[in-house]
Amino acid sequence: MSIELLKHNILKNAQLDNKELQTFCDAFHPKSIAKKQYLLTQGEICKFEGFVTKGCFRVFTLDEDGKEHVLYFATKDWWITDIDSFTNQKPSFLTIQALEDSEVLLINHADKEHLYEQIPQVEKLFRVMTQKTLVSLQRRMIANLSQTADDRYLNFIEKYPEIAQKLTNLQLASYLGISHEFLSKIRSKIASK
Amino acid sequence: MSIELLKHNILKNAQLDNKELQTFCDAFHPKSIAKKQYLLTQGEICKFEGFVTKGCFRVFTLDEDGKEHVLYFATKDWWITDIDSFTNQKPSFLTIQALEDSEVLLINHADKEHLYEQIPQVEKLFRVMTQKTLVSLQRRMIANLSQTADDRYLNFIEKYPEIAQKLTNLQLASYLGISHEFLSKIRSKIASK
DNA sequence: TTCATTTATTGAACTAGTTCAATGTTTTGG
DNA sequence: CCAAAACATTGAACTAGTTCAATAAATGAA
Repeated sequence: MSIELLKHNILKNAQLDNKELQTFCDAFHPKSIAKKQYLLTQGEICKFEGFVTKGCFRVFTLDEDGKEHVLYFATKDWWITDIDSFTNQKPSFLTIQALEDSEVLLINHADKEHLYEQIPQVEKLFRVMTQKTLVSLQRRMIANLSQTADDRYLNFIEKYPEIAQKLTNLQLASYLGISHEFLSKIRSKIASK
Repeated sequence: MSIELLKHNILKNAQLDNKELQTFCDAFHPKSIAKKQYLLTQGEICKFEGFVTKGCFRVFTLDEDGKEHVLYFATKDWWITDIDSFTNQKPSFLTIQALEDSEVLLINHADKEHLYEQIPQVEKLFRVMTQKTLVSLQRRMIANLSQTADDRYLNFIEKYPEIAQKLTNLQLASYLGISHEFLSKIRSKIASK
């Protein structure tokens, strides 16, 4: 069941006892989002932090030219939010859309603040989670500075094969930072080897 | 004095009372690093988290081709470490070098863990700091996906004018993800307008 | 099942950025 | 203060990636 997935995820990063774990999980509410629907749209204040239990999301932003740039994809067992918008309750920079029929567990701002006070370990939990996210983004940043589009594509499909197969060329290209036509050319070049 | 700078920096992100603030600051030790010297080299286990009180550092990594890629520059009032190496006490991916004669306040791993236990607010402090770092890296990631090198250069010198003037073309180019020759061409193009 | 819409592929012309090499300029250490 | 080294500039030839347009293939709603 989906709460079990959340419990398991939490225990990777902090030690909560059974009672704390229960209190933590009780603060979350399930929500279903149909394919193509939005969980958050740019400019709106982000009212949740979410844990994906089914499906897949893309987290992206629109630039001044109306082009979409994907920050990350989130599938089962990933967290999604616009941290800046959520923690500071200010308009979001990011949009979050379901790529297929999906389910999430959501916590709101007041309840999360309450958890921080109630269970000291929760502070640590989110510190550690945020650190891990930062480390992987640092790695991705450097990969983007140092690698060619071919390499980044190959790394992505190797690292996230199950996500890769859910994505259109357009979506993946906008994560890799290239045009979808060029991604198509990379694919046919690789296929012909 | 440099401890005052640290206190001021901390109070931006958490509420510690005077006694806690003193305990916190007492865990740090000053260190001077001469220009071009290393505070951390790739492969080594990072034994510190540092707060810059004077000078400037570059935090970079070497790729397989021996090319350097700058993750960030840190000047007065910035924090430096390889989080992954420091928190998990494993070999570092990053190298940290002084760009000029510099001074830092350092805390070691055991003392930081001790602070987390002694002062609950410290957990929050580092959670908030890490979140802010993550948000700005997310923005930079998207800027790198969506903007041209000219734009990124102009944004950098606008956002960090005092850092920009300390850097060589090589150093700045490796942060922007372009060759130093191309940066030189961007500069002369802009100057001629 | 069909028609409309979205997505993928491919080629041709283009542009942003690289690489290499030559030359000039600045910085540094002894 | 000088020599050596590091850094910056510029041009020419190149390559990675874009843009536009045409066509094909897949998907979705009625």
